[in-house]
Amino acid sequence: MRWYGSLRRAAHIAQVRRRGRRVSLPTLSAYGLAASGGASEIGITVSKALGSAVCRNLVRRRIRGALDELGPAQPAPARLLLVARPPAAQVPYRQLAADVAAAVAQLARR
RNA sequence: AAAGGCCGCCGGGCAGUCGCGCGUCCAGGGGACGUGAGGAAAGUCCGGGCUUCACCGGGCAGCGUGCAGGAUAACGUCCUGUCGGGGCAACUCGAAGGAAAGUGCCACAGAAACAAACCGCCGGGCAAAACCGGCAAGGGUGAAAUCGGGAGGUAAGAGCUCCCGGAGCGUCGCGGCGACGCGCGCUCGGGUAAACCCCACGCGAAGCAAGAUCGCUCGAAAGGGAUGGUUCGCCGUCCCGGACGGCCCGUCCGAACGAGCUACAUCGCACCGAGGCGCCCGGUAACGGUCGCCCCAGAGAGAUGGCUGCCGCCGCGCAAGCGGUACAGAAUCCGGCUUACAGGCGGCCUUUGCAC
RNA sequence: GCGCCCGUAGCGUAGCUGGAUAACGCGCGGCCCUCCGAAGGCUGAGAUCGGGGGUUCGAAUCCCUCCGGGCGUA
Repeated sequence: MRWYGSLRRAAHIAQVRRRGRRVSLPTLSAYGLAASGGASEIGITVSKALGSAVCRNLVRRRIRGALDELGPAQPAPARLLLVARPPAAQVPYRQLAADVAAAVAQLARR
């Protein structure tokens, strides 16, 4: 079982993007907002600027894989939005995973 | 053996670890089992299934197709042929109906671009010319100049005649279902229809965000005019109005629903189909048929995966090793077309060389 | 999904319908003018007409097919 759910509602995404704290790294931007309770919800955005559908799928799955590696030992539940930036398509997996971990950690520190 | 042609197929494998969607079963926050991208899922260039609207029929417009026969649910697709181009050949390519129905256009050059004669040639005239008549062989222009080459013929010439070749036409003959081929006869009349057009054939429109179901809200509930008859109940004719989602004719109607929300709901939609695989039969083939087996992705913005190791394949290198492993990601479903694609496999055929 | 549009000098456009000169403005280079610059005048360069194939004597234009970009709609 994953430690997070999927951030689906357009209204929630807009709220996180507008009011959430923001962290910028070379391969991705991240927005975070504390949630009242329950499990965390995370959304991943990969725009057309990253490349073809195959390429975008790979980036999205790698980000999800990196999140799985973080494990369930996460602090308070939150709503996160991870937006991949163009360099994410060129970089090896280890570097992308490091950025994902850093982004989540910085948002959690608050 | 080399070079080439055609057809079909694959397009990574194994293990570890962390995970996901759907289905079934067990089952109190989980677990077990099964299953889970492509040959192009792509581009959206065509054709259908399905759905709603229209539907009683005809015509026009519009769009598309364009050798013949066949295959198919259908097609602009496929197969087999015909004709024409390419190749020594296997084979391959072709929007391949009509220009003696009509209209338009053919720049510049050139006398002339479809109706004719500039330089010429010949005859008359004549000292020579002007001029009159005949001719279209030669020159020149051009992308293209009245079928090409040769001979006869003639004042000079001309399909005027003959031979070879080419093209078109025919109530013609033979072969073929047919396109067409061979023969005979006649004619020889520029090009362009991916210019308008003519001919033949096909097409109702929109699309799964189609549409259907449950619940709720709102709106509208239908006739009007003229005229004739009347037993004052009403009936007939004409006009206005409405429907026939391009227009017209013709037809029908004057009564019943229409719009929106819920809505990221449920169904459509994901087990049953123009379904897949295999054997056999018919057919040159596309394809069709009998029988057997199989059930085979699917949604709340979206699962089918991430990482590591080993192996395989390719390139570089003596080696250790290093680098690479294509094109590309389902969204209503099928049949095609087109485009992209590292590398590899199988079968048949052609030409040339060598050996026997 | 459906229905459309555009691609021409560095930039913005015309020419396309109906075939034969690729034109205009801004910008750029040089010269003149000025003490210098702006403005102005003269002059010059700069184009695979998005790529490929076809029709035609001839294609930016017509046809087919790819590529890139944009718009509308529910």
